[in-house]
Amino acid sequence: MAELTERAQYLLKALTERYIRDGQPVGSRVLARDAGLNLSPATIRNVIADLEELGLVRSPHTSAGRVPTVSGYRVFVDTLLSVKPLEHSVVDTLRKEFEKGGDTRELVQKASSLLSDVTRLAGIVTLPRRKHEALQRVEFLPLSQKKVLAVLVINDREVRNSILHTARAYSASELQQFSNFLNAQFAGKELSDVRAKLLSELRETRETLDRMMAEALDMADQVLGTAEQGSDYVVAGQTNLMGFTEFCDINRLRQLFEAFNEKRELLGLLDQCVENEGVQIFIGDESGYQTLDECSLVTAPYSVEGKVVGVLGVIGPTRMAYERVIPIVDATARILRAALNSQD
Amino acid sequence: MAELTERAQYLLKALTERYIRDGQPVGSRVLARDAGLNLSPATIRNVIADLEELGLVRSPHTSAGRVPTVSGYRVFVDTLLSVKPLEHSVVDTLRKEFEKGGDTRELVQKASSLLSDVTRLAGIVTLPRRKHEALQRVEFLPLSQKKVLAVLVINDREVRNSILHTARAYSASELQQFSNFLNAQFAGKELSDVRAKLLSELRETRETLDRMMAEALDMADQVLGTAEQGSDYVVAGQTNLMGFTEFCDINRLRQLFEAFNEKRELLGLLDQCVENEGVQIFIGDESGYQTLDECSLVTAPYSVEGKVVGVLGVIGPTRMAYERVIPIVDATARILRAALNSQD
DNA sequence: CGTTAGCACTCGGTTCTGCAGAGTGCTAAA
DNA sequence: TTTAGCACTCTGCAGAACCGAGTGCTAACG
Repeated sequence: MAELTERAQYLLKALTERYIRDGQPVGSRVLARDAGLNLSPATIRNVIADLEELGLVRSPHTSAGRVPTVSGYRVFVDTLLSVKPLEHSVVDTLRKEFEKGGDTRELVQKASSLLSDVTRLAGIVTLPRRKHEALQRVEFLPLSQKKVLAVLVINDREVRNSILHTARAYSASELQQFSNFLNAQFAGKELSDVRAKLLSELRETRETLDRMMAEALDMADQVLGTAEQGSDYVVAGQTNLMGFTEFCDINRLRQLFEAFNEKRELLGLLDQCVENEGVQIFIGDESGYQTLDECSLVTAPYSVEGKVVGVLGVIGPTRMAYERVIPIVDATARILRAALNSQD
Repeated sequence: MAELTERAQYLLKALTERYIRDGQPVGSRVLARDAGLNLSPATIRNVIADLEELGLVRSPHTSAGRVPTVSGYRVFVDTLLSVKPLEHSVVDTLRKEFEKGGDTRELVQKASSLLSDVTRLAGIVTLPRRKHEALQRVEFLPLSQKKVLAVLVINDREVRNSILHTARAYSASELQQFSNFLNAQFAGKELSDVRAKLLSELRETRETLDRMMAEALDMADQVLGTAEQGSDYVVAGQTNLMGFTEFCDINRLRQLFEAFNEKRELLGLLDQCVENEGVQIFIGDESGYQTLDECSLVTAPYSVEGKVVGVLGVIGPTRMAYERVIPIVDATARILRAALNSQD
């Protein structure tokens, strides 16, 4: 691949930019006029023929212009792209929106819809998920007869609550004792460790017949059962995709939308991006998923307390304005990180 | 309208059913064969001409069959429809799903996706909202430096929590005192009343310079600010709508999907259904909203503790199998109500 | 040797035509 | 009141003709 002449590179770039701009196959004549090289269409044709041989462009049918292939886009993105600096106005809009604050879920939702608004594509943001979840404390509150509200505080900032249906009614002071006992035992420990320890304690305690402790442990076990949360993401602006001619086939569009709902496939893909730092791009079938055939995915991971906890990005047609989308995704990741970290 | 002959009614019914079945304009010949009346196509044409004069059917173009108009559907639904009894298997599926339980939001989500799965249309369910929200209790837990977790229990079953950023750090026992104080004052009162009372107390207390009480009230005020929740709904199975030929125009489809996201319009419409008890149907432009032009909406309210708190329903093309959808919506409303009420 | 002009060729898209099929409205007869 | 018959209208499809855009190749040019 490296043996592309400078001229060939330049023309590939011009062709791709042109195609991204107006979605029509690009012919030698427009390219001759457009590119500013003082060359005749015939000369251009020769160069383009080389590019075609290398598999970087192809023509949709015998006598149409050329269109970049996936490898063509790859080369374009990796070596030819001149990333646009972000307009200040955009950064400001993003910042301002995030300054209003909100809880984690709200922030993620906001990030997603901002991404989609600014890029006019579909935004996607995974909920933050940490490998290490330290239980900070548990609290039980009586709700009504045989119903107890359990509140779990995790990692200082996350709160999960669940309602337990108990075998008998408990008084407020009983529940207070439970909380105290459990907090003394488990506060600060890893959630997964807590679970394991719980089981062994439970067995042991049952033997000593300390009914109250056993009940407390039982309750804690129930809570943890509901607290383990799977990974998930938030999509916004799906409808933006409906404007693109490449999705005029309603069935393809339907498949795509169903993939958004399914979540499994996309989660797998997004998980791959956690590893990598910085903006990462999947073009067309590079993702390996049939459904994303004509799509590209531009992602960036975001972190809390120095550790990557999630990924955000944008999904659109392969023919998207990468030089604009890339810095936006990058900036949003940074701003979301800032917003999540300043939640103290 | 009432002066429709029995024959005319019968033919309108047959025509509508046929059209619902296969989406093609229905001609006099098929109708003659299909309806089982021993009449020639010519006779049928005469009757159909009357129906057209009354505005109950129309032909999309000069020499096509006929299609029901909105008024035609109305008459069909109101007076001609023979509602299918629900298959037991469907009811069982619904019941089983709901038996697994979950919190309010999960149940609503489940109802929505069940509706869409069973009807193969889009399901929509509003989150329950009560006019009267009684504060059962407040609890404050220290989270970290200057961060306090507030937990509000409302109406025995609903829990909302929010994180407060405070001016100084509070100890657990201080917060406990706050809770006790506030619970003693306000438990069992209406949320809106609490807010009003809070303000007057705040003023009064500042005068007596009881700093602690003032701080407690201040905190409560912050919590209530975030606790008022607007009405909202959950949609599922939007992609089901993409199969229908009436939505082949991608722009119309887009408008529809955007209306789902906007929420404002649809909420207005759904609110109207709260008043009415039992299944209610909006056909085509009866809703008054341009976006729902080719759509019908079948809804039923659901209640908790004897009071209507939300609406659920199904959105699809006007050409939907009403006789199947209506009992499904009805049953789902009953089952959701049962599930929500048994949450004790 | 790189570049260019010229030319034949290919293919998609549009427009026009003709034709078959479906359905109607009207009239006159049973 | 019902029916048969007939002329008429409109859609959808297939085929033909045509235009325009673009290519590949070859031969000439500097």
